[in-house]
Amino acid sequence: MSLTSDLVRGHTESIILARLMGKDSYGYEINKAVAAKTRNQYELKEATLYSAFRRLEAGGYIASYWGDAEQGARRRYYAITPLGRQCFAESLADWAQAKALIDSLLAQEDPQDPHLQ
Amino acid sequence: MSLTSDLVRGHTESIILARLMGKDSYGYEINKAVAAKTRNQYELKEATLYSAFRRLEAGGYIASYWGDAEQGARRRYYAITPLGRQCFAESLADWAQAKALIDSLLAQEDPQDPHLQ
DNA sequence: GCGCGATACTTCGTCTGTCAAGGTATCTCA
DNA sequence: TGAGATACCTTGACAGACGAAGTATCGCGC
Repeated sequence: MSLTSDLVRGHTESIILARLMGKDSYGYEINKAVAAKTRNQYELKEATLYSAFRRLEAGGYIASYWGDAEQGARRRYYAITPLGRQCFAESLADWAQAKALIDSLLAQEDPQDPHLQ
Repeated sequence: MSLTSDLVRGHTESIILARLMGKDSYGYEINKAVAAKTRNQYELKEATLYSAFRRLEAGGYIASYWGDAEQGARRRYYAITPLGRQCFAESLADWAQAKALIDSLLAQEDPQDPHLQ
């Protein structure tokens, strides 16, 4: 919806891992949760979501299993692995660092002495 | 150098515009300024920089002219245009929004009532 | 009983930004 | 003479995002 898609690029995997920290979930639900959490300011596109799932599973960060839905559309649930939890923690740290970097790079303070040390 | 490159992806143009808000500059200088400002935690790659310049100029956000260096390597200076200033202002707003979105999406607060309003 | 919308997953092909690698040219200093 | 800094540019490949299209089931209204 918003123009923000470009800026959220690269965070897809972390966002998914964040959703899986609390409980196992599945694509459609994560998709809706993200939209709801951002009040429809942002939404994952399906193709983006599912390709991220594939990457995360290939890397051992999440594991999948079919829900036992004998009625309704079948759901593929994902669970975060210990490796995934570790990766998520690192992602949070990376994000904090990136945030600070970008903030400082977008600041247009005067060119004089930045007197950093 | 750092792992942050993925996360800064998409901000290249804004970073360049920020550098040009204060004064005209040229590729090599912007590159060094970015590295210095982040204490070498992040640096623009040359190819990335110059392709961003091309895009920004094509879009009318910056204008270029050759420095009058009769000695030394010639420099192509870039100046931000009014359109570029406007675009930069919007970028700052977008970044603030994206930052808030990502922060909220990476938070793994309990699933109960988010009691947003 | 039929169509429609919601749920739910998947694949294909394209686009865009990044970047490794390589190239050109000038100046300074040893 | 040549190494290193300054300064710019191009090519080709890659990875992530995503539009579009397809499959399948369920519940509801008519």
